[in-house]
Amino acid sequence: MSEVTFHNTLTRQREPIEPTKGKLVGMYCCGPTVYAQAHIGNFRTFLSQDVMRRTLQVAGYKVLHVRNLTDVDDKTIKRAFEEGKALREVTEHWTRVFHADCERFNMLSPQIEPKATDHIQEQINMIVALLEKDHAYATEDGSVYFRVSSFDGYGKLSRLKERELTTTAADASPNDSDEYERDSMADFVMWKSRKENDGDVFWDSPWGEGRPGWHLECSAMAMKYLGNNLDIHSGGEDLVFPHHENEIAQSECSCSDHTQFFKYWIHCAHLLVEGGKMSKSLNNFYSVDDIEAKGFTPVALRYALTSSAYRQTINFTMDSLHAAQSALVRLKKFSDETLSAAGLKRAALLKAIDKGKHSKDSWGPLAKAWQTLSNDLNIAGALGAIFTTIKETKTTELSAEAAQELAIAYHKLVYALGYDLTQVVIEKPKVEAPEEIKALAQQRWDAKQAKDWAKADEFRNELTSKGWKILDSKDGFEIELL
RNA sequence: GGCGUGGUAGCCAAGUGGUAAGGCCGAGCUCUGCAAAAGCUCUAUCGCGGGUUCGAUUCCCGCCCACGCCUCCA
Repeated sequence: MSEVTFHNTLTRQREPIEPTKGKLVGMYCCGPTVYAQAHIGNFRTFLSQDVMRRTLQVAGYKVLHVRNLTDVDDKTIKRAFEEGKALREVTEHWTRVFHADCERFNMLSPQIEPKATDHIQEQINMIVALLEKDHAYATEDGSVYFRVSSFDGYGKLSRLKERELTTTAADASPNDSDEYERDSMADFVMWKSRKENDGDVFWDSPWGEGRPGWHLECSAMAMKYLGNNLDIHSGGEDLVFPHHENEIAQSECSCSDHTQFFKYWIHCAHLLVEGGKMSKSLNNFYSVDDIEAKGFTPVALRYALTSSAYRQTINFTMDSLHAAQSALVRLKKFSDETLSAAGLKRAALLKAIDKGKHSKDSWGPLAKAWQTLSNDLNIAGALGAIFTTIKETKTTELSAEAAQELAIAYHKLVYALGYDLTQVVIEKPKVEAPEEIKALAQQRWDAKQAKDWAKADEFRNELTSKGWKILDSKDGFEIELL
């Protein structure tokens, strides 16, 4: 098993991953809120987590991946109300869309994908435990808050002591009933009492009807499914505070022994679009569909979203998609070359890698690429090393043994990076040319055979002006759309 | 105000105390009658000013610039 390191937000250091138990890594990712199609910014994070998981697998670990679905919150309720539909109907629709998008991106599915609404009882149980230990208090309207001052560790992730309250308190709206009953502005809500605009979205609880607060679901579900494997917890950088800070507070206080709630906290930076923040008003709020409509494949988008450091803000541009597309063609070609030199089939090889069959095989000339990738997921560096190897390797001159080693090592990297190379089109799709064009092309060919270059060029120009191009080969020609 | 990140070639982007990977684009060459494809080659002294050092883009200090979080947000 080779070493994999990640930057841990908790310690601000790059650390080798050492699972709590054996070689099973528990990995919890904060998933989507299913009220609309996820945008490319969401996917930048989910894709980074996918590469994280794949890299761990290639390194020889087993990964138990849990990613929740937030299917009750202000936004989902609002959406359901606007559409006059049941909450569940809305969230189930967007969940299906999310899954379809994930598949297009060639993302591995989490083994467990729990929904907030399926774990109301677990969340209530946590609140009960926290109330008993005086880490929480109920207010008169039937809401329950976490008492931040009761937890010394509060702020250890985000490095904020208690929140800077002087400014925020002044800004806080006194009319917001969620706010004014709190003992301290720093306290956060775990149970929200039922409000008028919640419609029929509420559950019974010891404090009356209401619904869980946002931070609680992740705590409850992570503890339920990964209680013994609290290794990696990951999400977007915006979640460091307050979401993850609050998760830690609730979770650690709810355990009798204050068990550490996850060892490794990994956060992905956001992305900019064409230099600016993504926003609906700027019309740069893209989904996978939008990018595909512009003629790019999901794998090109995947490449563009993951080819630089995950902890670094990236600027997503159409240029980066073009670059991705070209780079992928080279990766695909080399994949084809190594496979044919080794006499292996891509699908079968990737499947074997997925099952961990080649985890001990040697990296050969790609050792540097792997070492770079497994060092805090330096994808850009790994790609650099891969392209260098591609440039330096003549697959036709390899021995059968070396070809096999190379093909396996190369595809382990392809697997870790998660590129679905079958989506990469090397040859333009053939389009049947109309008779008129075919005739012109034939005339050009005849002129060429007669070595009447001037005439041949005339025909070529005419074809070009009509939007077609001719590709000559030794003993024939092909017609393609320009 | 508090916490944090970054400034490397036309664009994107790794990395290192000893004069800088890679990708895209562009240019040139080879090959083709031409073209396409392919292959080869070429393009930076690392924001600015100091300091430490035999030597810094890489360490330290100051400055400038850009950006993020502190409120729902991947």
